[in-house]
Amino acid sequence: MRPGERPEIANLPLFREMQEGQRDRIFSGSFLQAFPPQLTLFELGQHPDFLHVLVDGLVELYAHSAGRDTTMRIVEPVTSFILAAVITDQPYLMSARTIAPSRILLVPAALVREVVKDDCALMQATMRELAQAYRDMVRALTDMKLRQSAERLGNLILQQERRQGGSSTVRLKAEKRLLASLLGMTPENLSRAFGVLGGHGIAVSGAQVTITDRAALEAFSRPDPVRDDLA
Amino acid sequence: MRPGERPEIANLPLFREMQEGQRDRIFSGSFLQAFPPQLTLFELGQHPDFLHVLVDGLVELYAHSAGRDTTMRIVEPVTSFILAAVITDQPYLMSARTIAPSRILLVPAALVREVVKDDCALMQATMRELAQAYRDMVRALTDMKLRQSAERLGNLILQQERRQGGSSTVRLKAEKRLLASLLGMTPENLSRAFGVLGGHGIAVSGAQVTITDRAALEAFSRPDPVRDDLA
DNA sequence: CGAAAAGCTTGATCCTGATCAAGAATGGCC
DNA sequence: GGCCATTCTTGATCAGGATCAAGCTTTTCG
Repeated sequence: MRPGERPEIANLPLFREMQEGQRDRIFSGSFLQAFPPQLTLFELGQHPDFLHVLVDGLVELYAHSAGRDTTMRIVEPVTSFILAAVITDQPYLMSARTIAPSRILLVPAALVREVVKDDCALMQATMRELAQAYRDMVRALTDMKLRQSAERLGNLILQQERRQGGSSTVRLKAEKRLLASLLGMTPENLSRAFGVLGGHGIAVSGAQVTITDRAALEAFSRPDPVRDDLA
Repeated sequence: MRPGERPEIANLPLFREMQEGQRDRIFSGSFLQAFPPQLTLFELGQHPDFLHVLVDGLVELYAHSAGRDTTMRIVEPVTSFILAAVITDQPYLMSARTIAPSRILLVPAALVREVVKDDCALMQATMRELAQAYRDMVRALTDMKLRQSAERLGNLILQQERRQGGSSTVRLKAEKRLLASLLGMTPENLSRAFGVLGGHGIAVSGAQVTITDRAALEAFSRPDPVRDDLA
Protein backbone atom coordinates (compact mmCIF):
# COMPACT_ATOMS: atom_id res chain seq x y z
CA MET A 1 0.00 0.00 0.00
CA ARG A 2 1.34 3.40 -0.92
CA PRO A 3 1.58 6.10 1.70
CA GLY A 4 -1.65 8.03 1.87
CA GLU A 5 -3.71 5.13 0.70
CA ARG A 6 -4.28 3.39 3.95
CA PRO A 7 -5.87 6.46 5.51
CA GLU A 8 -7.96 6.88 2.39
CA ILE A 9 -9.28 3.37 2.70
CA ALA A 10 -9.63 3.61 6.46
CA ASN A 11 -11.75 6.68 5.85
CA LEU A 12 -14.32 4.87 3.79
CA PRO A 13 -17.74 4.96 5.45
CA LEU A 14 -17.46 1.21 5.74
CA PHE A 15 -14.29 1.23 7.87
CA ARG A 16 -14.29 4.68 9.38
CA GLU A 17 -15.98 3.99 12.71
CA MET A 18 -14.35 0.67 13.48
CA GLN A 19 -12.26 -0.05 16.51
CA GLU A 20 -8.64 0.52 15.70
CA GLY A 21 -7.68 -3.04 16.57
CA GLN A 22 -10.34 -4.61 14.44
CA ARG A 23 -9.38 -2.42 11.53
CA ASP A 24 -5.82 -3.61 11.83
CA ARG A 25 -7.09 -7.13 11.80
CA ILE A 26 -8.90 -6.44 8.52
CA PHE A 27 -5.97 -4.73 6.89
CA SER A 28 -3.32 -7.16 7.97
CA GLY A 29 -5.31 -10.04 6.52
CA SER A 30 -5.86 -8.26 3.23
CA PHE A 31 -3.66 -7.44 0.29
CA LEU A 32 -3.59 -4.87 -2.39
CA GLN A 33 -3.24 -6.19 -5.89
CA ALA A 34 -2.76 -4.51 -9.27
CA PHE A 35 -4.68 -5.71 -12.30
CA PRO A 36 -4.34 -4.91 -15.99
CA PRO A 37 -7.38 -3.64 -17.87
CA GLN A 38 -9.94 -6.07 -19.32
CA LEU A 39 -9.22 -8.66 -16.70
CA THR A 40 -12.04 -10.70 -15.25
CA LEU A 41 -11.91 -10.47 -11.47
CA PHE A 42 -14.63 -13.00 -10.78
CA GLU A 43 -17.59 -14.58 -12.48
CA LEU A 44 -21.25 -14.79 -11.69
CA GLY A 45 -22.01 -17.99 -9.81
CA GLN A 46 -18.66 -18.22 -8.07
CA HIS A 47 -18.45 -18.39 -4.36
CA PRO A 48 -17.25 -15.07 -2.96
CA ASP A 49 -13.69 -15.25 -1.67
CA PHE A 50 -12.97 -11.57 -1.14
CA LEU A 51 -14.60 -8.30 -0.41
CA HIS A 52 -13.19 -5.96 -3.03
CA VAL A 53 -12.25 -2.34 -2.49
CA LEU A 54 -11.36 -0.46 -5.64
CA VAL A 55 -8.50 1.84 -4.70
CA ASP A 56 -7.57 3.04 -8.12
CA GLY A 57 -8.82 2.40 -11.65
CA LEU A 58 -12.26 1.45 -12.91
CA VAL A 59 -14.31 -1.72 -12.63
CA GLU A 60 -17.42 -2.94 -14.39
CA LEU A 61 -19.98 -5.18 -12.73
CA TYR A 62 -22.11 -7.01 -15.25
CA ALA A 63 -24.57 -9.86 -15.46
CA HIS A 64 -25.38 -12.28 -18.22
CA SER A 65 -28.30 -14.45 -19.08
CA ALA A 66 -29.08 -16.37 -22.24
CA GLY A 67 -26.01 -15.17 -24.11
CA ARG A 68 -26.58 -11.50 -23.46
CA ASP A 69 -24.62 -9.20 -21.17
CA THR A 70 -25.63 -6.12 -19.35
CA THR A 71 -23.67 -3.69 -17.23
CA MET A 72 -25.06 -3.37 -13.76
CA ARG A 73 -22.71 -0.81 -12.27
CA ILE A 74 -19.51 1.04 -12.97
CA VAL A 75 -17.39 1.22 -9.85
CA GLU A 76 -15.18 4.23 -9.30
CA PRO A 77 -12.51 4.55 -6.61
CA VAL A 78 -12.56 4.52 -3.68
CA THR A 79 -15.45 2.12 -3.20
CA SER A 80 -16.07 -1.37 -1.94
CA PHE A 81 -18.12 -3.76 -4.00
CA ILE A 82 -19.99 -7.07 -3.76
CA LEU A 83 -20.54 -6.63 -0.08
CA ALA A 84 -23.91 -8.40 -0.18
CA ALA A 85 -22.51 -11.62 -1.62
CA VAL A 86 -19.80 -11.64 1.06
CA ILE A 87 -22.25 -11.07 3.89
CA THR A 88 -24.76 -13.67 2.76
CA ASP A 89 -21.97 -16.03 1.71
CA GLN A 90 -23.89 -16.78 -1.45
CA PRO A 91 -22.68 -16.95 -5.07
CA TYR A 92 -22.01 -13.73 -6.93
CA LEU A 93 -24.94 -12.47 -8.98
CA MET A 94 -22.63 -10.40 -11.13
CA SER A 95 -19.29 -10.78 -12.82
CA ALA A 96 -16.58 -8.14 -12.57
CA ARG A 97 -13.85 -6.97 -14.89
CA THR A 98 -11.39 -4.13 -14.84
CA ILE A 99 -11.87 -1.56 -17.56
CA ALA A 100 -8.73 0.36 -16.69
CA PRO A 101 -5.53 -0.63 -14.88
CA SER A 102 -6.74 -1.00 -11.33
CA ARG A 103 -5.52 -1.60 -7.84
CA ILE A 104 -7.87 -3.46 -5.59
CA LEU A 105 -7.75 -4.28 -1.92
CA LEU A 106 -8.80 -7.86 -1.39
CA VAL A 107 -10.25 -8.63 2.00
CA PRO A 108 -10.90 -12.32 2.63
CA ALA A 109 -14.64 -12.86 2.82
CA ALA A 110 -14.43 -15.08 5.88
CA LEU A 111 -12.42 -12.43 7.67
CA VAL A 112 -15.05 -9.80 6.86
CA ARG A 113 -17.82 -11.99 8.21
CA GLU A 114 -15.84 -12.70 11.34
CA VAL A 115 -14.86 -9.15 12.12
CA VAL A 116 -18.35 -7.93 11.38
CA LYS A 117 -19.59 -10.20 14.13
CA ASP A 118 -17.13 -8.76 16.63
CA ASP A 119 -17.25 -5.10 15.73
CA CYS A 120 -20.60 -3.44 16.02
CA ALA A 121 -19.43 -0.28 14.32
CA LEU A 122 -18.41 -2.22 11.23
CA MET A 123 -21.69 -4.05 11.33
CA GLN A 124 -23.60 -0.82 11.48
CA ALA A 125 -21.61 0.62 8.60
CA THR A 126 -22.23 -2.54 6.60
CA MET A 127 -25.92 -2.31 7.31
CA ARG A 128 -26.01 1.29 6.12
CA GLU A 129 -24.02 0.52 3.03
CA LEU A 130 -26.37 -2.31 2.12
CA ALA A 131 -29.42 -0.16 2.73
CA GLN A 132 -27.98 2.47 0.44
CA ALA A 133 -27.10 -0.09 -2.21
CA TYR A 134 -30.62 -1.47 -2.03
CA ARG A 135 -32.08 1.96 -2.54
CA ASP A 136 -29.81 2.54 -5.51
CA MET A 137 -31.10 -0.64 -7.06
CA VAL A 138 -34.71 0.39 -6.47
CA ARG A 139 -33.96 3.59 -8.32
CA ALA A 140 -32.29 1.73 -11.16
CA LEU A 141 -35.20 -0.65 -11.54
CA THR A 142 -37.89 2.02 -11.58
CA ASP A 143 -35.76 3.97 -14.02
CA MET A 144 -35.66 0.96 -16.28
CA LYS A 145 -39.34 0.22 -15.97
CA LEU A 146 -40.75 3.69 -16.28
CA ARG A 147 -38.50 5.82 -18.40
CA GLN A 148 -37.50 5.52 -21.97
CA SER A 149 -34.00 5.59 -23.22
CA ALA A 150 -33.31 9.25 -23.96
CA GLU A 151 -34.92 10.18 -20.66
CA ARG A 152 -32.68 7.74 -18.81
CA LEU A 153 -29.65 9.25 -20.46
CA GLY A 154 -30.77 12.76 -19.59
CA ASN A 155 -31.14 11.85 -15.96
CA LEU A 156 -27.81 10.11 -15.86
CA ILE A 157 -26.16 13.25 -17.20
CA LEU A 158 -27.88 15.45 -14.64
CA GLN A 159 -26.85 13.08 -11.89
CA GLN A 160 -23.24 12.83 -13.04
CA GLU A 161 -23.02 16.56 -13.33
CA ARG A 162 -24.12 16.98 -9.75
CA ARG A 163 -21.60 14.39 -8.61
CA GLN A 164 -18.80 15.97 -10.60
CA GLY A 165 -19.37 19.29 -8.92
CA GLY A 166 -22.08 21.14 -10.78
CA SER A 167 -19.90 22.79 -13.40
CA SER A 168 -22.45 22.15 -16.18
CA THR A 169 -19.91 19.86 -17.69
CA VAL A 170 -19.66 16.11 -17.52
CA ARG A 171 -16.74 13.98 -18.53
CA LEU A 172 -17.89 10.46 -19.37
CA LYS A 173 -15.58 8.13 -17.53
CA ALA A 174 -16.34 5.04 -19.59
CA GLU A 175 -16.72 4.20 -23.23
CA LYS A 176 -20.08 4.94 -24.72
CA ARG A 177 -20.74 1.30 -25.45
CA LEU A 178 -20.43 0.61 -21.74
CA LEU A 179 -22.65 3.51 -20.89
CA ALA A 180 -25.21 2.14 -23.33
CA SER A 181 -25.14 -1.23 -21.62
CA LEU A 182 -25.50 0.41 -18.21
CA LEU A 183 -28.53 2.30 -19.46
CA GLY A 184 -29.99 -0.84 -20.96
CA MET A 185 -29.77 0.09 -24.61
CA THR A 186 -27.61 -0.57 -27.66
CA PRO A 187 -24.69 1.68 -28.62
CA GLU A 188 -26.61 2.69 -31.74
CA ASN A 189 -29.49 3.85 -29.66
CA LEU A 190 -27.27 5.71 -27.26
CA SER A 191 -25.95 7.71 -30.19
CA ARG A 192 -29.48 8.53 -31.21
CA ALA A 193 -30.39 9.39 -27.63
CA PHE A 194 -27.51 11.89 -27.53
CA GLY A 195 -28.89 13.23 -30.77
CA VAL A 196 -32.31 13.71 -29.22
CA LEU A 197 -30.84 15.44 -26.17
CA GLY A 198 -29.01 17.77 -28.54
CA GLY A 199 -32.38 19.42 -28.97
CA HIS A 200 -32.92 19.57 -25.22
CA GLY A 201 -30.05 21.48 -23.75
CA ILE A 202 -26.90 19.42 -24.14
CA ALA A 203 -23.91 19.46 -26.45
CA VAL A 204 -21.62 16.48 -26.86
CA SER A 205 -18.06 16.41 -28.04
CA GLY A 206 -16.38 13.06 -27.58
CA ALA A 207 -16.47 12.18 -23.91
CA GLN A 208 -17.23 15.76 -22.97
CA VAL A 209 -20.87 16.61 -22.36
CA THR A 210 -21.93 20.18 -21.74
CA ILE A 211 -25.26 21.21 -20.36
CA THR A 212 -26.15 24.30 -22.35
CA ASP A 213 -29.68 24.68 -21.06
CA ARG A 214 -30.40 22.98 -17.78
CA ALA A 215 -34.06 23.96 -17.72
CA ALA A 216 -34.64 22.35 -21.10
CA LEU A 217 -32.78 19.21 -20.09
CA GLU A 218 -34.78 18.91 -16.90
CA ALA A 219 -38.05 19.57 -18.69
CA PHE A 220 -37.24 16.73 -21.03
CA SER A 221 -35.79 14.24 -18.53
CA ARG A 222 -38.24 14.93 -15.69
CA PRO A 223 -35.84 14.08 -12.88
CA ASP A 224 -37.83 12.87 -9.94
CA PRO A 225 -37.27 15.13 -6.94
CA VAL A 226 -37.24 12.19 -4.56
CA ARG A 227 -35.63 9.51 -6.61
CA ASP A 228 -32.85 11.44 -8.22
CA ASP A 229 -31.81 13.71 -5.44
CA LEU A 230 -28.60 12.76 -3.77
CA ALA A 231 -29.93 14.17 -0.52
CA MET B 1 -52.47 -9.14 18.74
CA ARG B 2 -54.21 -12.46 18.52
CA PRO B 3 -52.82 -15.44 20.35
CA GLY B 4 -50.33 -17.26 18.19
CA GLU B 5 -49.40 -14.15 16.29
CA ARG B 6 -46.81 -12.77 18.59
CA PRO B 7 -44.69 -15.92 18.40
CA GLU B 8 -45.11 -15.89 14.65
CA ILE B 9 -43.77 -12.38 14.41
CA ALA B 10 -41.08 -13.02 16.99
CA ASN B 11 -39.98 -15.92 14.83
CA LEU B 12 -39.27 -13.78 11.80
CA PRO B 13 -35.61 -13.91 10.85
CA LEU B 14 -35.48 -10.24 11.66
CA PHE B 15 -36.52 -10.62 15.30
CA ARG B 16 -35.67 -14.22 16.05
CA GLU B 17 -32.22 -13.83 17.56
CA MET B 18 -32.82 -10.69 19.57
CA GLN B 19 -32.41 -10.41 23.29
CA GLU B 20 -35.72 -11.05 24.96
CA GLY B 21 -35.74 -7.64 26.64
CA GLN B 22 -35.04 -5.72 23.47
CA ARG B 23 -37.73 -7.62 21.67
CA ASP B 24 -40.21 -6.62 24.33
CA ARG B 25 -39.12 -3.06 23.88
CA ILE B 26 -39.89 -3.31 20.17
CA PHE B 27 -43.24 -4.96 20.64
CA SER B 28 -44.47 -2.78 23.44
CA GLY B 29 -43.77 0.32 21.38
CA SER B 30 -45.55 -1.04 18.33
CA PHE B 31 -49.16 -1.61 17.46
CA LEU B 32 -51.06 -3.87 15.18
CA GLN B 33 -53.53 -2.18 12.92
CA ALA B 34 -56.15 -3.48 10.49
CA PHE B 35 -56.57 -1.88 7.09
CA PRO B 36 -59.25 -2.26 4.44
CA PRO B 37 -58.21 -3.16 0.89
CA GLN B 38 -57.11 -0.48 -1.57
CA LEU B 39 -55.84 1.75 1.17
CA THR B 40 -52.67 3.72 0.66
CA LEU B 41 -50.33 3.08 3.57
CA PHE B 42 -47.71 5.62 2.62
CA GLU B 43 -46.50 7.51 -0.38
CA LEU B 44 -43.18 7.79 -2.12
CA GLY B 45 -41.26 10.78 -0.83
CA GLN B 46 -42.68 10.67 2.67
CA HIS B 47 -40.45 10.42 5.62
CA PRO B 48 -40.59 6.89 7.08
CA ASP B 49 -42.47 6.79 10.36
CA PHE B 50 -42.82 3.05 10.82
CA LEU B 51 -41.24 -0.21 9.95
CA HIS B 52 -44.11 -2.31 8.62
CA VAL B 53 -44.62 -6.00 9.23
CA LEU B 54 -47.40 -7.55 7.21
CA VAL B 55 -49.07 -10.05 9.50
CA ASP B 56 -52.03 -10.91 7.37
CA GLY B 57 -53.33 -9.84 3.97
CA LEU B 58 -51.49 -8.59 0.91
CA VAL B 59 -49.62 -5.38 0.17
CA GLU B 60 -48.35 -3.84 -3.05
CA LEU B 61 -45.23 -1.68 -3.19
CA TYR B 62 -45.16 0.50 -6.26
CA ALA B 63 -43.30 3.45 -7.69
CA HIS B 64 -44.36 6.20 -10.01
CA SER B 65 -42.59 8.57 -12.30
CA ALA B 66 -43.95 10.86 -14.97
CA GLY B 67 -47.55 9.79 -14.53
CA ARG B 68 -46.87 6.07 -14.80
CA ASP B 69 -46.98 3.45 -12.10
CA THR B 70 -45.15 0.22 -11.72
CA THR B 71 -45.39 -2.49 -9.14
CA MET B 72 -42.09 -3.16 -7.44
CA ARG B 73 -43.02 -5.97 -5.11
CA ILE B 74 -45.99 -7.87 -3.78
CA VAL B 75 -45.59 -8.49 -0.06
CA GLU B 76 -47.04 -11.65 1.43
CA PRO B 77 -47.36 -12.37 5.15
CA VAL B 78 -45.43 -12.68 7.33
CA THR B 79 -42.82 -10.21 6.10
CA SER B 80 -41.39 -6.86 7.04
CA PHE B 81 -41.06 -4.17 4.43
CA ILE B 82 -39.36 -0.82 3.78
CA LEU B 83 -36.57 -1.66 6.16
CA ALA B 84 -34.00 0.25 4.09
CA ALA B 85 -35.86 3.56 4.30
CA VAL B 86 -36.20 3.15 8.05
CA ILE B 87 -32.53 2.37 8.55
CA THR B 88 -31.24 5.18 6.35
CA ASP B 89 -33.94 7.53 7.64
CA GLN B 90 -34.49 8.73 4.10
CA PRO B 91 -37.74 9.24 2.17
CA TYR B 92 -39.59 6.22 0.85
CA LEU B 93 -38.73 5.33 -2.73
CA MET B 94 -41.97 3.41 -3.09
CA SER B 95 -45.59 3.84 -2.16
CA ALA B 96 -47.59 1.08 -0.52
CA ARG B 97 -51.23 0.05 -0.65
CA THR B 98 -53.17 -2.87 0.66
CA ILE B 99 -54.67 -5.09 -2.00
CA ALA B 100 -56.57 -7.23 0.47
CA PRO B 101 -57.80 -6.60 4.01
CA SER B 102 -54.58 -6.57 5.96
CA ARG B 103 -53.24 -6.42 9.43
CA ILE B 104 -49.92 -4.73 9.84
CA LEU B 105 -47.60 -4.33 12.78
CA LEU B 106 -46.31 -0.78 12.89
CA VAL B 107 -42.98 -0.35 14.61
CA PRO B 108 -41.94 3.28 15.07
CA ALA B 109 -38.95 3.96 12.87
CA ALA B 110 -37.04 5.81 15.55
CA LEU B 111 -37.52 2.87 17.89
CA VAL B 112 -36.14 0.48 15.31
CA ARG B 113 -33.08 2.62 14.76
CA GLU B 114 -32.52 2.90 18.48
CA VAL B 115 -32.92 -0.77 19.32
CA VAL B 116 -30.77 -1.75 16.36
CA LYS B 117 -27.97 0.25 17.87
CA ASP B 118 -28.28 -1.56 21.20
CA ASP B 119 -28.92 -5.08 20.04
CA CYS B 120 -26.25 -6.62 17.89
CA ALA B 121 -28.39 -9.62 17.03
CA LEU B 122 -31.07 -7.40 15.57
CA MET B 123 -28.43 -5.45 13.73
CA GLN B 124 -27.03 -8.59 12.25
CA ALA B 125 -30.45 -9.79 11.19
CA THR B 126 -31.14 -6.41 9.63
CA MET B 127 -27.89 -6.57 7.76
CA ARG B 128 -28.73 -10.00 6.40
CA GLU B 129 -32.23 -8.96 5.43
CA LEU B 130 -30.91 -5.96 3.55
CA ALA B 131 -28.28 -8.03 1.79
CA GLN B 132 -30.97 -10.45 0.70
CA ALA B 133 -33.24 -7.63 -0.43
CA TYR B 134 -30.38 -6.15 -2.42
CA ARG B 135 -29.74 -9.43 -4.15
CA ASP B 136 -33.41 -9.77 -4.98
CA MET B 137 -33.30 -6.37 -6.61
CA VAL B 138 -30.22 -7.30 -8.61
CA ARG B 139 -32.11 -10.31 -9.90
CA ALA B 140 -35.14 -8.22 -10.75
CA LEU B 141 -33.06 -5.68 -12.65
CA THR B 142 -31.16 -8.21 -14.73
CA ASP B 143 -34.43 -9.96 -15.42
CA MET B 144 -35.85 -6.72 -16.71
CA LYS B 145 -32.81 -5.85 -18.78
CA LEU B 146 -32.09 -9.21 -20.31
CA ARG B 147 -35.26 -11.19 -20.71
CA GLN B 148 -38.31 -10.53 -22.73
CA SER B 149 -41.79 -10.60 -21.40
CA ALA B 150 -42.95 -14.17 -21.93
CA GLU B 151 -39.64 -15.40 -20.59
CA ARG B 152 -40.03 -13.29 -17.46
CA LEU B 153 -43.47 -14.74 -16.92
CA GLY B 154 -42.21 -18.27 -17.41
CA ASN B 155 -39.54 -17.76 -14.80
CA LEU B 156 -41.93 -16.20 -12.37
CA ILE B 157 -44.18 -19.22 -12.67
CA LEU B 158 -41.31 -21.61 -12.11
CA GLN B 159 -40.22 -19.63 -9.11
CA GLN B 160 -43.69 -19.41 -7.61
CA GLU B 161 -44.21 -23.08 -8.12
CA ARG B 162 -41.06 -23.85 -6.18
CA ARG B 163 -42.13 -21.53 -3.39
CA GLN B 164 -45.60 -22.99 -3.25
CA GLY B 165 -44.23 -26.46 -2.75
CA GLY B 166 -43.45 -27.95 -6.13
CA SER B 167 -46.88 -29.38 -6.86
CA SER B 168 -46.73 -28.34 -10.52
CA THR B 169 -49.54 -25.99 -9.76
CA VAL B 170 -49.46 -22.30 -9.03
CA ARG B 171 -52.26 -20.21 -7.67
CA LEU B 172 -51.75 -16.57 -8.63
CA LYS B 173 -52.20 -14.58 -5.48
CA ALA B 174 -52.83 -11.25 -7.17
CA GLU B 175 -54.89 -9.96 -10.06
CA LYS B 176 -53.33 -10.36 -13.44
CA ARG B 177 -53.15 -6.63 -14.01
CA LEU B 178 -50.96 -6.39 -10.93
CA LEU B 179 -48.84 -9.27 -12.06
CA ALA B 180 -48.42 -7.53 -15.40
CA SER B 181 -47.22 -4.39 -13.68
CA LEU B 182 -44.81 -6.38 -11.53
CA LEU B 183 -43.39 -7.98 -14.65
CA GLY B 184 -43.11 -4.63 -16.38
CA MET B 185 -45.68 -5.16 -19.10
CA THR B 186 -49.26 -4.25 -19.90
CA PRO B 187 -52.21 -6.50 -19.01
CA GLU B 188 -52.81 -7.06 -22.72
CA ASN B 189 -49.32 -8.31 -23.14
CA LEU B 190 -49.52 -10.53 -20.11
CA SER B 191 -52.50 -12.23 -21.70
CA ARG B 192 -50.53 -12.78 -24.84
CA ALA B 193 -47.56 -14.01 -22.84
CA PHE B 194 -49.77 -16.62 -21.19
CA GLY B 195 -50.88 -17.53 -24.68
CA VAL B 196 -47.29 -18.03 -25.77
CA LEU B 197 -46.53 -20.17 -22.71
CA GLY B 198 -49.55 -22.27 -23.59
CA GLY B 199 -47.34 -23.73 -26.29
CA HIS B 200 -44.51 -24.30 -23.82
CA GLY B 201 -45.81 -26.48 -21.07
CA ILE B 202 -48.37 -24.52 -19.09
CA ALA B 203 -52.15 -24.41 -18.90
CA VAL B 204 -54.04 -21.51 -17.38
CA SER B 205 -57.50 -21.46 -15.96
CA GLY B 206 -58.35 -18.27 -14.14
CA ALA B 207 -55.87 -17.81 -11.34
CA GLN B 208 -54.81 -21.45 -11.53
CA VAL B 209 -51.69 -22.19 -13.53
CA THR B 210 -50.64 -25.76 -14.16
CA ILE B 211 -47.26 -26.81 -15.39
CA THR B 212 -47.99 -29.61 -17.83
CA ASP B 213 -44.49 -29.97 -19.18
CA ARG B 214 -41.74 -28.65 -16.98
CA ALA B 215 -38.98 -29.47 -19.42
CA ALA B 216 -40.66 -27.46 -22.16
CA LEU B 217 -41.27 -24.53 -19.84
CA GLU B 218 -37.67 -24.52 -18.69
CA ALA B 219 -36.37 -24.82 -22.24
CA PHE B 220 -38.38 -21.76 -23.15
CA SER B 221 -37.75 -19.66 -20.03
CA ARG B 222 -34.10 -20.57 -19.57
CA PRO B 223 -34.06 -20.16 -15.80
CA ASP B 224 -30.59 -19.18 -14.72
CA PRO B 225 -29.15 -21.80 -12.37
CA VAL B 226 -27.51 -19.16 -10.20
CA ARG B 227 -29.95 -16.34 -10.40
CA ASP B 228 -33.19 -18.18 -10.03
CA ASP B 229 -32.27 -20.81 -7.52
CA LEU B 230 -33.61 -20.20 -4.08
CA ALA B 231 -30.57 -21.93 -2.66
C1' DC C 1 -81.03 -12.99 -9.22
C1' DG C 2 -79.77 -9.69 -12.29
C1' DA C 3 -77.55 -5.46 -13.56
C1' DA C 4 -73.43 -2.78 -13.43
C1' DA C 5 -68.69 -2.62 -12.92
C1' DA C 6 -64.36 -4.36 -13.16
C1' DG C 7 -61.12 -7.39 -15.03
C1' DC C 8 -59.55 -10.25 -18.84
C1' DT C 9 -58.80 -11.44 -23.70
C1' DT C 10 -58.33 -10.70 -28.63
C1' DG C 11 -57.47 -8.05 -32.70
C1' DA C 12 -55.48 -3.97 -35.30
C1' DT C 13 -52.24 -0.47 -35.42
C1' DC C 14 -48.38 2.30 -33.78
C1' DC C 15 -43.96 3.35 -31.68
C1' DT C 16 -39.66 2.53 -29.32
C1' DG C 17 -35.73 0.39 -29.57
C1' DA C 18 -33.07 -3.73 -31.72
C1' DT C 19 -30.71 -5.41 -35.56
C1' DC C 20 -28.23 -5.13 -39.82
C1' DA C 21 -25.12 -2.63 -42.69
C1' DA C 22 -21.88 0.82 -43.91
C1' DG C 23 -19.18 4.83 -43.25
C1' DA C 24 -16.63 8.23 -40.14
C1' DA C 25 -13.93 9.19 -36.29
C1' DT C 26 -10.80 7.97 -32.78
C1' DG C 27 -7.02 5.81 -30.60
C1' DG C 28 -3.21 2.58 -30.04
C1' DC C 29 1.10 1.24 -31.72
C1' DC C 30 5.17 0.48 -34.38
C1' DG D 1 3.44 10.11 -38.62
C1' DG D 2 0.75 6.74 -40.57
C1' DC D 3 -1.61 2.31 -40.34
C1' DC D 4 -4.76 -0.78 -38.28
C1' DA D 5 -8.28 -1.82 -35.05
C1' DT D 6 -11.81 -0.39 -32.47
C1' DT D 7 -15.43 2.62 -31.43
C1' DC D 8 -18.87 5.75 -32.76
C1' DT D 9 -22.37 7.39 -35.82
C1' DT D 10 -25.97 7.29 -39.33
C1' DG D 11 -29.35 5.08 -42.15
C1' DA D 12 -32.73 1.32 -43.26
C1' DT D 13 -35.38 -2.29 -41.73
C1' DC D 14 -37.46 -5.28 -38.28
C1' DA D 15 -39.61 -6.95 -33.95
C1' DG D 16 -41.33 -6.73 -29.28
C1' DG D 17 -44.33 -4.53 -26.76
C1' DA D 18 -47.66 -0.41 -26.14
C1' DT D 19 -51.82 1.59 -27.27
C1' DC D 20 -56.45 1.73 -28.92
C1' DA D 21 -60.79 -0.52 -29.44
C1' DA D 22 -64.15 -3.94 -28.74
C1' DG D 23 -66.08 -8.08 -27.03
C1' DC D 24 -66.20 -11.36 -23.24
C1' DT D 25 -66.02 -13.08 -18.51
C1' DT D 26 -66.13 -12.70 -13.71
C1' DT D 27 -67.16 -10.34 -9.60
C1' DT D 28 -69.80 -7.18 -6.87
C1' DC D 29 -73.72 -5.57 -4.90
C1' DG D 30 -78.43 -3.90 -4.63
